[in-house]
Amino acid sequence: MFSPLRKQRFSDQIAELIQKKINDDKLVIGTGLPSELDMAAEFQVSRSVVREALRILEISGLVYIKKGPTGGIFVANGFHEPIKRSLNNLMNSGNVTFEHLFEARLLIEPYIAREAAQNATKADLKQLRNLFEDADRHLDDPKLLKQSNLKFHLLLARASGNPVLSIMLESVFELLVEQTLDFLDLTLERYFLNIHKNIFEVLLKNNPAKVEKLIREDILDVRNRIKEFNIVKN
Amino acid sequence: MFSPLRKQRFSDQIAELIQKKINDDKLVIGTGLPSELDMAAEFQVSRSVVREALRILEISGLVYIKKGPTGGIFVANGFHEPIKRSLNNLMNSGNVTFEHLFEARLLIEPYIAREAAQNATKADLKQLRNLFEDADRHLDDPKLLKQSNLKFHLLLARASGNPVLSIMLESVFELLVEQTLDFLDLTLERYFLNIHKNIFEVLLKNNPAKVEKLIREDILDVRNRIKEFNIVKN
DNA sequence: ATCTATAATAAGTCTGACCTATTTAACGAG
DNA sequence: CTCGTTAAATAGGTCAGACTTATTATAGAT
Repeated sequence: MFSPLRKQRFSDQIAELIQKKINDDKLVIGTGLPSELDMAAEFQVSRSVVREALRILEISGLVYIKKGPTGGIFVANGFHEPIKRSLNNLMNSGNVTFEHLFEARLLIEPYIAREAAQNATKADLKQLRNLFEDADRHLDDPKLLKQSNLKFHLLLARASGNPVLSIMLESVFELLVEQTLDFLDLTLERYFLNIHKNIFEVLLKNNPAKVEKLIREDILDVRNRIKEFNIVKN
Repeated sequence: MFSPLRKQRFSDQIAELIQKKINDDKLVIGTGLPSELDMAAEFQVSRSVVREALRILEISGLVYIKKGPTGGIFVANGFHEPIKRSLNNLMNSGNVTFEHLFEARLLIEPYIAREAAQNATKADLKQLRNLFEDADRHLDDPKLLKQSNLKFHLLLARASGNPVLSIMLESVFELLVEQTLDFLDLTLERYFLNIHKNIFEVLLKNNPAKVEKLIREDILDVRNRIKEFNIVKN
């Protein structure tokens, strides 16, 4: 019920201050922040404190760090990285299986696809169209096709209009991809591309229910293939 | 497609090593790890490097730190904390609203409740029973009743058998609670307690579909009350 | 004009000192 | 003998300053 209220370290407080600065000033991704030394001077703390704060912000996906001149601390937007890492930790600790991830995907993605079919903005549609045009230009490159097939799912998620569900799906999805051995098959990727194109057509025809159904079938299809070929890592 | 492959800091590597140690040795929560100084000596790096690694592990919910003698570094299990924090960051950055969180909850929790009705183990049922017995002993304490009403949802989630969905729901749920002003009303909490008891009865009668329906109604009920009284923070 | 040292920058690491919170144990008062 | 006070010990928290390393820009050489 009550919050912890323990005396915080300087590093925690400074991480919070930097984060607040990013939020309040609505700093855009890539914006440079003062260097470690400057921050230490501004906050009147030692450099080590600032560095510990930066480790916190970095692992939270809020900043990224570059060395050298033109280097420094920059605003990032890795909001979904911590979620992925946390799920990954759960897998490593043996509490989560492949099936758990697929079950989550099967719950969230069809719903999200339906929402996308209803809420997609012109910009979302354009991104999807560009994706397919790009893919058509590389029909012989299994790697690029695979990349585009993966991206289709992410773009669809973002088109849903709910960043919470979109981020959760992204985390689960990327983890599933990482946990699957990276095998390439041109025929297979073309097959998926066509399925995705078809889903896109149905989406354009304002048929959310059918989009939901098709996405569910697509996911089940992938799951069965993975099971069949046993291409799960470990 | 390809992973970053950049040369990692010592702190990153050491955070990974400690994490691997925790996983491989299946260290139980609360297990003590060597002190900062000992780790620095073992890894043959400076204390600052170890400390930065600890900030990473701490914010990831994998360890917690205590000062003084009997203090030190201990294994934690805050797998869902980073998710909550990440969603919280998204809210602070203005990209996520209260409605987004409720939408996620409305998608996940009814499904999870249905699964719980099908998969709950004896231990799960016992915990729920204990919860209600506890609540019955404090029917005049709105605070304790509220606490127990919140816990009901978390126990149900854990009974579903899918830690991925359970953790996601926990994060969303706790964030919703934190974002709602903490107002107490004895009559209201008793009302919810009875609803939860009823859901539990239906669950015991092996009626997953009805459990799903009742939970959905419960969530919608809460959402309407919150909207009505406008008790969202800010 | 292109390639190659070189200097400059900012993060990464190290050392050793000191500060502070917390717990245990010793001690003295009642 | 018990209780509360105090002191020592422990382990994390903070600091200052020096040095290392990766990266980029620039000046100089071919």
